[in-house]
Amino acid sequence: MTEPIAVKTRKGEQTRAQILDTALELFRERGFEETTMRAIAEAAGLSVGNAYYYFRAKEHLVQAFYERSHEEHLEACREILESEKDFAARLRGVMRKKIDTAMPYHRLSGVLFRTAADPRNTLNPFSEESRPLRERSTALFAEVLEGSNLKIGHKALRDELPNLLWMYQMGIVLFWIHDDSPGAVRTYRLVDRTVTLVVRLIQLAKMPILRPLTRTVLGLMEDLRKPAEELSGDPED
Amino acid sequence: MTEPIAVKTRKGEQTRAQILDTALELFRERGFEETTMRAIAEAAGLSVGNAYYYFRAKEHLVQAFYERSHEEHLEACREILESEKDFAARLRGVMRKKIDTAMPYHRLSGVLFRTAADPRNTLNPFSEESRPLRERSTALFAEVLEGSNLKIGHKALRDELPNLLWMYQMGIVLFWIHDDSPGAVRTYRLVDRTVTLVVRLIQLAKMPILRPLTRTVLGLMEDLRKPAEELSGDPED
DNA sequence: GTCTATAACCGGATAGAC
DNA sequence: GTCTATCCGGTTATAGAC
Repeated sequence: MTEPIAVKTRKGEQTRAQILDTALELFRERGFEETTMRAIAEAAGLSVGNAYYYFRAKEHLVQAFYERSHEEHLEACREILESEKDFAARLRGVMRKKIDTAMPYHRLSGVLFRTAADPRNTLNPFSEESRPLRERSTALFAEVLEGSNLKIGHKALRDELPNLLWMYQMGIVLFWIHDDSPGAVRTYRLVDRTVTLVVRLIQLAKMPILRPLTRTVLGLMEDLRKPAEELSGDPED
Repeated sequence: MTEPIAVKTRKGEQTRAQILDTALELFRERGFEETTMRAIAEAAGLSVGNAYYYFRAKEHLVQAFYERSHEEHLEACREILESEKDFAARLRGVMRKKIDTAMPYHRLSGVLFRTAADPRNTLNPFSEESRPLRERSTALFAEVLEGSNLKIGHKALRDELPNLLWMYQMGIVLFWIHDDSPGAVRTYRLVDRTVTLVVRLIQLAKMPILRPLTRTVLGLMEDLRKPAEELSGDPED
């Protein structure tokens, strides 16, 4: 937040940040739909056309917020990732921090997920355009794994696990968005319960009875990531 | 389609159907975003204001389509539900029919899911407004179970299973929406693979090692259905 | 070439007359 | 039930300013 990844401090970088700050403030106060681009522009002290020079569309403001939010999450996780070695504790800590940092934007976060299911929306989290952020988010889970005491023999599973954990996080966030309980206690409770389960599932994945399930899940993940053109013909597996 | 559930053939029922038919045709030809309400009204031979008299918003046309689509699905399932007794075969048949009947509306279906994650949108599939349709859809899965040879000792699981299967269907449809493979072969393949898994999972659910998982999943489903006010204080389980 | 502003467009939605 | 006229807000065209 204080230092963007690429510090292109051309003149306009400040203007850009100014617009984003103003927008987020208004979004948080009034909600996304209720905040007009005209209002954002006015509050930021510039014209609508100018706002559109920096953000191609209103929803791109949400995308930018999402990136910033990820940086905040990273920062909040640093301490636990440096000190804690137990996998379950690391995962639990990272997931709780996700909710902690996103909490001020509970309502706004719903907007993000609205686009998640639309395959033709370039802001959907599985799209090419979202790839950079998605990969950075996934890298966080790779770090949760790598710095932990957890050892996984199954190579395919080990490689896929960061992606699976990212999807797990998406599921939790989706639950949280629908969660109206005070302080989101239900979500925190869910995190605690499911982290234990995830750990147990990883350990169970190597058992013979669950091998077909493991195989299918891994194959499914591969399918999801593969562009349509690369569809292999094998109907088995 | 030929006979709606409640045949309120008041004067306007035909107009309503006329609008819906026209809209679906245009949606299929050009897509949802590309079809304007003005175009729908003109093609249906009436005014925009009149169209809004029957459908509160453009998205409600999609909701109406979804209801119709469910009726079609029911109809397509009748035969298999009457003849087949094996649970896996029933489930597989019902799932495949879902894709079969929805296929002409592949692009349009994406719009539906766009609202799925927005808790404040009354069209989201978990909302009160969607309850009637959701319950009818869930009832179909109850029928898949009841008419089958599958016996489940675990009462809580048995009661919850129709809801779980409905969510399973949602997952498959979400996959299908993103599936660009020719003829959606990938989705059909996924259905075949996962139906087997679902059956296996149901059988595994009673095993001691998986009991905590079963409990958590059932608890989660209960939580999801419960309104926020009814949140019980017990942090355990 | 980077930025900013104004005016207009377009389409979803509503008000209110008939 | 149906229409016309209008609103409203996201978005764009375009013309200039630095």
